[in-house]
Amino acid sequence: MAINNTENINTWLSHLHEETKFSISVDCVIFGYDEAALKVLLMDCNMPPYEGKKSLIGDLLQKQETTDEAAKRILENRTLLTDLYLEQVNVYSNPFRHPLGRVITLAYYSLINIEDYENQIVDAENKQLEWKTLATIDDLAFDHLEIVKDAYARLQRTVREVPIGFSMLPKKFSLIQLQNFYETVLDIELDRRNFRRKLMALGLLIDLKEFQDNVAHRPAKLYSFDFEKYKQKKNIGTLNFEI
Amino acid sequence: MAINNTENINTWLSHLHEETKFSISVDCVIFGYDEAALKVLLMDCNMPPYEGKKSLIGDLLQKQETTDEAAKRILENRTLLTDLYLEQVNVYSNPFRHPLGRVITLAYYSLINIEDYENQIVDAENKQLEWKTLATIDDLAFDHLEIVKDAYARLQRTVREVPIGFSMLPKKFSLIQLQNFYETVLDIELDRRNFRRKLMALGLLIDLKEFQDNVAHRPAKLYSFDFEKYKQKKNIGTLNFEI
DNA sequence: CCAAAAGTGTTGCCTTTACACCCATGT
DNA sequence: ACATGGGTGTAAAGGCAACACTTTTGG
Repeated sequence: MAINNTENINTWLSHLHEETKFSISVDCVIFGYDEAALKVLLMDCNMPPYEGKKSLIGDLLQKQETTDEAAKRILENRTLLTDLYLEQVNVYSNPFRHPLGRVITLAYYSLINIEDYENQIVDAENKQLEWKTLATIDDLAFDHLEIVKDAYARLQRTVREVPIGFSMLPKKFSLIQLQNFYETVLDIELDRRNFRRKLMALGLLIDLKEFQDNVAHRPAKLYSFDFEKYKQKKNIGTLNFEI
Repeated sequence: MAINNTENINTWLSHLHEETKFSISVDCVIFGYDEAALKVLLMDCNMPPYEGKKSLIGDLLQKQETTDEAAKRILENRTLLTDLYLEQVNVYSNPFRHPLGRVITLAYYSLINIEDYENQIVDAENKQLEWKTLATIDDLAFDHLEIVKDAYARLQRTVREVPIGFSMLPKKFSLIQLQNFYETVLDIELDRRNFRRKLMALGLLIDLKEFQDNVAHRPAKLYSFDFEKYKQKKNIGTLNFEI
C-alpha cells in the first residue's frame, strides 16, 4: 500500500470541479425558555415525504456569505431579533438526508428570550412558526430530530461553563427563576440554599433593589447579570463560572 | 419589517440551484504525542501564495461520501492507520479563505500514536509529511493556523472528560508517562502523588505486572487502559472520568 | 556509592451536600 | 388568618492541594 500523493485541495489542485460542489444549508435550533419549559422554535414542513411534520428553521447558504452570516440572516428574518447568541453544532452530510438531492447542512443553535420574540412578532404574519417544548419533540422532518438532540447536548454542556443562559431569561430575574432555569435545562434538581450561595459567591449578579410586584406571596428580589464584570474577570483569568 | 416566508430549504424549495453549490473540503488536524511534545502532522503546501508553508492534510469531499467518511479516507491514505479517533471541530467558510475560489472546509481532529505511525510509514514515500511540535507552529497556509488553534482548544476540553488520550500513548505506559502526557496537552503541572491517587481511584488502569527495562533508575510499573470496563461504567452511569 | 527517576501517606482547607424554619405579601 | 412561595445558616463529609523521604536500578 502506498501513500496517496495525487492532487489535493491543500497543495496542488489547479481548479475546482463542478461535480464535487454541493448545496449547503444552515439550520438553526432556536431555544427559548418561558418559566415552564425549554422550547424550540419550529416551522411546518410541507415537503414530501415530510408533509405535516415540523422542521428546523434553515436556508441555503448564499454565494458570498459565511455560514455565521447565513445563520444570522435566517435568525433575523424569522425572529426579527438581532445580536443573538449563536454556536455551531455539527455538520450532517448523509447523502440521502434531503429529498431534493444532496444537501449538506451545518447546524447552529441559538438562544432567545421568548418575551422579546413575542414582542417583535405580534403583528407579523407568522402562522408557520411554533414554540414546541423540547421534551415533547419526538419526530421532525429530515434528520432534524438528531440535530435537535445534538444541539441540546451542546447547550447542556455549555450552559454550565459559560453564562449564556441569561440570553434566555428576562433582564431582571429572581434567583428562583434562575434556579428553575438551570433545573429545566440541565434536567436536575438543585438545592435552593446551596444554589443561592454559589451564585452570590460568583459576584456577578447585580442586586437591583427591586422586587416582584403583585404576587400573592413574599416578593422575590430581582437581579441582573453583570456582563461587564464577567468580561473583566474572564480576561484576568479570575473566573470559574461553573454551575 | 415582515417575516420572510419565501422559498426555503426546509419547506417548499422545489430544486437546488447550481449557483449556490460549493466545493467542500475536509481538513484533518492530526495530533500525535511522543514523550516530549504534542505534535501535529503537516504537509508542504506549494499553492500560491502559500508556497513554502505547511498545511493541514485535507481533501475535497467526494460525491457520495459523508464528511466522516472523507475524514477517514484522508487519514487512512496519509497515515495507513485505521480506526482512528475522529471528532468534528468547526466549519470555516470565509469566501476568500482559499486561493482557488470558494472552498468551505470542515475541520476534524484526530489522535494517533506516533509509534504506530512510524511503523506503518517507514518504507513509504512520505517526504511531504512532517510532525511539527504544536508550540512551534505559528504560520500555516490558508486559515489553517486558526483551525489548529480551535482543534487544540477542543482537544484540551475533551481530553479531561473522555479517555481519548490513550489513543496517543503506547498500549503499555507508566503512570509518569501518563502524567507527562496530561501535563503537556493541558499545559499545566500536576502533583505526582495526587495524580496517581486519582488515576488509581478511577479503577480503569490494568496493572500489567510488567516493568520498564534497561533504564538507569528504578523501572516504572506498566499499565494499560481498561476500555472494556470504561464502557461498562459509562453505560451504567457510574463513571466520572475527570482529570 | 552515586545519579536518576519511581514510588509512597498525611494533613489542612475548601467545597459540596444535606437539612428545617421563619418571612413578606395578597386574598 | 391562611396560603403561597421567598429567604436564610450550620454541620458533616468528601475532595483537593500541599508537601519530603525512601526505593530501585544502571553505571
